[in-house]
Amino acid sequence: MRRMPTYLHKLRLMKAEGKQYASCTELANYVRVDLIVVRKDIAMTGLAGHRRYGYRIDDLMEAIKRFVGWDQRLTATLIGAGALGSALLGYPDFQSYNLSIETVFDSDPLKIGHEVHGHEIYDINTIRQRLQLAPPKIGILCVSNSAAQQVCNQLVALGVKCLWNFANVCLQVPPEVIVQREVIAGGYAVLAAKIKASQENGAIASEE
Amino acid sequence: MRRMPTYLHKLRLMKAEGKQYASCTELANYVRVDLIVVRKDIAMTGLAGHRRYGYRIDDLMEAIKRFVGWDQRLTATLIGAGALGSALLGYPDFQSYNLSIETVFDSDPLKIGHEVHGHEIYDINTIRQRLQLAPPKIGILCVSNSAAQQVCNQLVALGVKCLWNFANVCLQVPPEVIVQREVIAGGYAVLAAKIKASQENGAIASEE
DNA sequence: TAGATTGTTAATCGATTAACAATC
DNA sequence: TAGATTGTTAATCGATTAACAATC
Repeated sequence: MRRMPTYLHKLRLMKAEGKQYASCTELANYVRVDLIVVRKDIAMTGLAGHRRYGYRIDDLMEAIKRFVGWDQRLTATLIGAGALGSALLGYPDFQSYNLSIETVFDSDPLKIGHEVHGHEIYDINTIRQRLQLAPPKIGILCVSNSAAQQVCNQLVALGVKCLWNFANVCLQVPPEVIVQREVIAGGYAVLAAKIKASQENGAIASEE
Repeated sequence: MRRMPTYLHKLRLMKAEGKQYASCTELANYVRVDLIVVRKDIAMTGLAGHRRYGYRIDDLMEAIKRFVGWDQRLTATLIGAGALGSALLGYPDFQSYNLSIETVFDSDPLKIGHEVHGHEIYDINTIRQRLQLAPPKIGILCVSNSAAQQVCNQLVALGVKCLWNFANVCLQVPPEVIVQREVIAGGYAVLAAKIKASQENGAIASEE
């Protein structure tokens, strides 16, 4: 599942080069993964390819988007316009993933009223008034660890059912709420473990 | 592996509360994962617990750090002091993970010479001169997609053998170089797929 | 003894890998 | 025909889950 966006990314590059067809081999070489993995991943989307030519790039992009759930538009609010929040607001690909960040909130008076990447930053205290009539599908939390649970509670009270949490805490939520937690340190743990393994085994093939 | 940092995080919280022992049950409740998963994960570290009391928090933290490879200090240089790079520089936990970001480079004249979270930003053109005698273990790439491969080549030429790549490209590197790629969109793909699945299951449930 | 906990072994499941068939 | 590619089936492996034993 986590490989899908990378295929999509490569397919966009290939399309920009004017290509019409993509083969598993090309994708595999780029992603640095075994040929067979790509074939299996594509098979999961249910798309049929053309032997000898590969897959039509447009069809494959559509199929991947459908499989991942990016064919439906999702609305979001982003809480916390610090460095990480700003980085997300500047991320150019969300649009093509059909994610629309419609509002941005922060508690810092120095930030409120200013714009970041075209998004005006609202006062967190106005969140209820602004969102209660039409709560967004997703809440993106880029706040401090200490504020995360409280902000989470506010969002859940407003009817937000999906959270994308970048704070380093495990949010306690009702069972029907979906939480996707991003752990920066998780990637570093994987890297450190790879380094340790390579020291012990000498050179080994890189693995996830 | 990716769960380990979260356990560590909870253990730190518990230690701050003055506790000495932690049980799998407590960790499982916090991480929202099955009891048995935690037990297996801890078993991987090789630490023996105390029946009825659980694990000594200090011992468990040590064991996890050793298992993940965070018992050895790793040096790093960070390239690209944009929003994402700044967010990483402000991340307070790297110190406790034994990751030491020693230098920061950027190409933007407006940033060079300034400080971010106590790190002076150097001109990317001086990287060779500054790092060639003692290259860091890890290069952290927070640059644009278009610059990533070129910066990567520079780092590899300097002898950097491990890369933590936040740019949305697959770096082409010699086989002995370890790359850990972070894909922001990957987390969003997982979230979107969860949402899609819940809608389908919800529809099935409501038909009954 | 009862209860809470870790420890261990076996079963299950899903993802990965391998081998080969089909086809343009 | 030869070669490149997708498609399919089986084997393998590792992670997860389940069940129960041991022990304080």
